[in-house]
Amino acid sequence: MSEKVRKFSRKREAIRTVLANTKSHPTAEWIFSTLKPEIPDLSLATVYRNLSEMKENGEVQSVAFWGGKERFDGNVEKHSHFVCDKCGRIDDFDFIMHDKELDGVAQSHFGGKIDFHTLVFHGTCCECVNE
Amino acid sequence: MSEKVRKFSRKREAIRTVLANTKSHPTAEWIFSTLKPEIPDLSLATVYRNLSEMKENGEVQSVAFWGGKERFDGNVEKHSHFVCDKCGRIDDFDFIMHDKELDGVAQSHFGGKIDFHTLVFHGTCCECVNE
DNA sequence: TATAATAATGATAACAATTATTATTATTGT
DNA sequence: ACAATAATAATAATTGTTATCATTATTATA
Repeated sequence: MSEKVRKFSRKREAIRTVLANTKSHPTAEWIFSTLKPEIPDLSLATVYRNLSEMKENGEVQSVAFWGGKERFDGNVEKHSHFVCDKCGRIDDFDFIMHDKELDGVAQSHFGGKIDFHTLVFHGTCCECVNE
Repeated sequence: MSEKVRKFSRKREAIRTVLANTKSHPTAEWIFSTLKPEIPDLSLATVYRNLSEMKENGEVQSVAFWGGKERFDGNVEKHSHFVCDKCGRIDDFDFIMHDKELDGVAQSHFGGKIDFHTLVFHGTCCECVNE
């Protein structure tokens, strides 16, 4: 299997530029509508396609998103989680920590109001690691 | 407008029971297929409907999920974020913190392998707070 | 216990975000 | 210029979720 050789594309460059010039953590749709006036023949699919390639390449990351499915928890206490990126399982991850403190610390650095936080560790679970 | 009076429902109870007896942070679909053999006339819509009510009631929470749209970041460095739950904006949130340490601490409590974490604060941003 | 008010439901249509398909166009090495 | 193939537009398909609506179940009260 030969490596896929990457070719230049003006549209990919434009997407890169938008990402480099915004701090708004945009959606694919937002990037699309930002570029559309300037590049009228741009397709939304191109934006999605490029973003997902760029993510694989490590040029882009996405913010606390791991695949669009909502996962529920009968335990209403705020607590941290661990996601196994191999098998997809999600476990509670409650080694005792500054979990309560954290919001206080954050609040002291911030003009708005902090309500809570989510903390999710990613990696390989015990079972997947032995394989 | 009078308060909506909640009535008993066997199916809602069943969903509660499943949630109480699992630590797997299930999806709506998983809850549905778990209950389906036992309650053959259960509908997937009922599961979704009840879960979202229970979430409003604070009986259930969902794990690090805030609405299904992927948000991209051209900055590939791992860093924390703040989400305004009023206006939806997402900002970087990088007051200096044990961000690097954190994975190390987590690793020391864990048999698997920690790769990284996501830390997302929720609340009301400066602008929305003044209204 | 019958009844009336209305909450809960199943089935399914609608929807929104994303991914796959395919014929065409653009880039690049020769 | 040409051949190989990467990138694309347009759009169909897929997936997860929510809305609709006619029917059924629960509950308060007569």
